[in-house]
Amino acid sequence: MAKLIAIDGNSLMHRAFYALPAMTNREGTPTGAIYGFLSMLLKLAQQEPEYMLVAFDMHGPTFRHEEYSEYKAGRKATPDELRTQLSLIRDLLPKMGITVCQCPSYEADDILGTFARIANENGVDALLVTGDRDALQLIGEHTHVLMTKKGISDTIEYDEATLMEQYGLEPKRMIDLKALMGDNSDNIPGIPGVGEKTALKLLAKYGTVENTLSHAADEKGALGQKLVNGADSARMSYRIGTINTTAPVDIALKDTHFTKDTLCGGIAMMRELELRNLIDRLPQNAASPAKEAAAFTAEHIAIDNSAALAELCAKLGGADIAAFHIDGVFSVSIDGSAQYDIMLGQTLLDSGLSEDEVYSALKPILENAAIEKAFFDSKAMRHIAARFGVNISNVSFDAMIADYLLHAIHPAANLKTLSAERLNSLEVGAAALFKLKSELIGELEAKGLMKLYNEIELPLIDVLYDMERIGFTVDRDTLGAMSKELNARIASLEADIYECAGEKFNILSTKQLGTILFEKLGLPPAKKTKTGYSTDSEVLEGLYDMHPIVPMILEYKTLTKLCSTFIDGLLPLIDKQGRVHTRFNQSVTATGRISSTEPNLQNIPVRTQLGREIRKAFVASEGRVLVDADYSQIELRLLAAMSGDEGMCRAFIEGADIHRRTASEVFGVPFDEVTSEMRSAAKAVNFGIVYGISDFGLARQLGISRKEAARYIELYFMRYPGVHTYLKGCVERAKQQGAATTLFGRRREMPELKSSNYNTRSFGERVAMNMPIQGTAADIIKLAMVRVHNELKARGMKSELILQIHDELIIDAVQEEADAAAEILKSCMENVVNLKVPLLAEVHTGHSWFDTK
DNA sequence: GTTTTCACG
DNA sequence: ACGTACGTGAAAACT
Repeated sequence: MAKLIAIDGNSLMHRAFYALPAMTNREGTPTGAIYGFLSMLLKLAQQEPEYMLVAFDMHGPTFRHEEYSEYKAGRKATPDELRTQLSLIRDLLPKMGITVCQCPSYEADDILGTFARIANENGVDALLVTGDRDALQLIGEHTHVLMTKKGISDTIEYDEATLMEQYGLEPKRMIDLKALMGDNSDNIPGIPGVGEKTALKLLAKYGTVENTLSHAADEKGALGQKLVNGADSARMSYRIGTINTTAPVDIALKDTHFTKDTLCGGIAMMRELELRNLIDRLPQNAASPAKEAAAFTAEHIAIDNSAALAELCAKLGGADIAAFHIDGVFSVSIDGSAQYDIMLGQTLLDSGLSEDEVYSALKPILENAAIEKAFFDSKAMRHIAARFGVNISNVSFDAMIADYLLHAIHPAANLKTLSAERLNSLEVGAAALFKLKSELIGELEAKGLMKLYNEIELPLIDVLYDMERIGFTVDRDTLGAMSKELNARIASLEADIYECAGEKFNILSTKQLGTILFEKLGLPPAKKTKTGYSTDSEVLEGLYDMHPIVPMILEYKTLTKLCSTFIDGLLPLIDKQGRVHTRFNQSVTATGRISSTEPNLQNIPVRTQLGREIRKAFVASEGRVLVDADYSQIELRLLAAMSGDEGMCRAFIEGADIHRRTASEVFGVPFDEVTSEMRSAAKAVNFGIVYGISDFGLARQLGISRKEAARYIELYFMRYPGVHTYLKGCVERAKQQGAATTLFGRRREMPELKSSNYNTRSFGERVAMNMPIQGTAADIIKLAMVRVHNELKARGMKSELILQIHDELIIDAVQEEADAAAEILKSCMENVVNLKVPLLAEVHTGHSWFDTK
């Protein structure tokens, strides 16, 4: 039997709004309720109903009966954040092919009731989804109600039997129940003094409200009197509690026809709302052929025997370009219209093929440098192919990277998302990739990003792939010895802390630690988080001398962090050859930097003596030496060069200590009379400038008043007027272009700048100042990496680049090549670009990473 | 799954 | 009056 799912939009949006934490996109548009509502809707869509409908109340006076508007007035006003989302969801649903129904002067549950009736009359089952118990009166043989219990995901489906079980009543009698007991939230009076228990008892005895009222005289004492006095109120409550099933809806059942294929029509708007998680969850049914709403579908050809595989390889051999993708199936395309699908897993084995055979057959194609290849995340694909002895060459297109350059603030996580967004298609596979190529390249060209793409990002993939494959040698014994030492100290600290506190507790629990420090020991709480007391190191530093427990806690936190993250976290990631293979992510940061995961090798301790010890475990491989080069103050040099500020450029050209120089300028003292306090304050200002300065942030950093901080900034801008002009220009240009850009043209879209929210907008302004600098530094070191990699290869050297830490590169160098490697690093890094100020790279060599400082 | 904290540039 | 420094990832606690 066909099925209609009818959703009470208002009720579910309300539920979602209050159940979920406040969410917004970058522009500050609230999205939490939309997210919750759509999660629920997508779950319902999995039932694949033939019909679906979302009903909304309408603005303005609404009445079910004449008394209605009266009680309606008693309801709380809808918050603005919810009102905004209600209007957005009403726009979004039709785009997804879901019918929205509103009916002047009728409530959403009247529409539900009306459609349930219409559906049943046409031999269609109805499932009504709501959080409003009123709807239970609509239950029938072919009408069920899915009620949200707590939040929105926790639901219970009611039919006649479950209702009888829970209330002992037939559906229609739910109206009687409400008429007797009333409903506070709806302002329905019922009979004053009669609650749920009494009401159920009366209905069990008399069946209906009317019959109860006519037997009022039979009820002794207070209850009988209440029934007499409340009779009118009960009759009115009955009328307004009755859902109208004959609302004058102007939509026919067939208009609510539902298919999963049209859901992707809402993707553009979902992307704007930054509901990427939901886009990923849209159902895909690649198996179903024609989809009207989909702009693009591929012809799927199954490759399920070795003859077909051989035939495919023959076709590929003559191609100029081919696209490949793995997502459950291994798909191949050479023209974007036909897609060859090789099922993986058991299906492949059932067809008498194996993965080994597939890769062996494709090896001559994948390794053929004359054939261009297209992928989504080619680096991951190269690792997979490598397991089968295949070394993929000539990757000419990577959709993930292309999309990242176009949308660094929310890059697509997978091909499915990208395909949905770009092609309005649910196709996932190599054919979509083919289509995406022309789309994305076209946009890269239009935005002037081709040079960045071709000369930096694409070649960098190969460099990163090699770095990941090679890995960094980590000495287990060094880590093991440290772990033993640290754990002994941790145990001793732990005992002392418990004794000092007079009880055992979890020191790492912010909540428990807060209770001990600020309640039991009576120390003054310096700041709080949204859930309670803050106990971060900044707070603890402030309490350092106030109680002997505080220094111990600080040390305990430091040591446990070191152990859990950098020793225990690292050990299991060391492979049989004694190496760790980090993954460099080339498409996560909004500024253009790369990031490192599993393990993150970009945050190995260095700032403290103890932490730095960890670096003794990071060593050169057998017979080699580490060559480490880092840019000296690259971001400040870029600030000088890009702003063209004369004073600052001169400082760098003369090779002066820039922080001391700044201190001298800002504090108005001779260069030689700058104290260390003045220098470090100036250093903080310099950093602040790069971050997009604010007096508040600087004041916090330096522990001075906001007024003083503002004065420093003012003086700074007076001494470096070019910097001031430049930073203002950055914000100006970003506002005008809707994006911040680097020297190499990398863009970061900046919707924040249009926000009406002051905080969001201010954040955007700081980002507009920071991104061009941080991003240009990222562009520069990426280009340097490509040059270093090429130079090592060109010279036939065995030494290999193994790590990048934003402004630092490390080569695992063969002993005899160490000097050459150092020279290559220095010259490549320093000569990437020609700027108004020189770039300086400092090179150090050593057996361990610890030794290269 | 989110929050807090802390490691890095 | 507002209320924060820019960019990341991992672990542990909490819900």
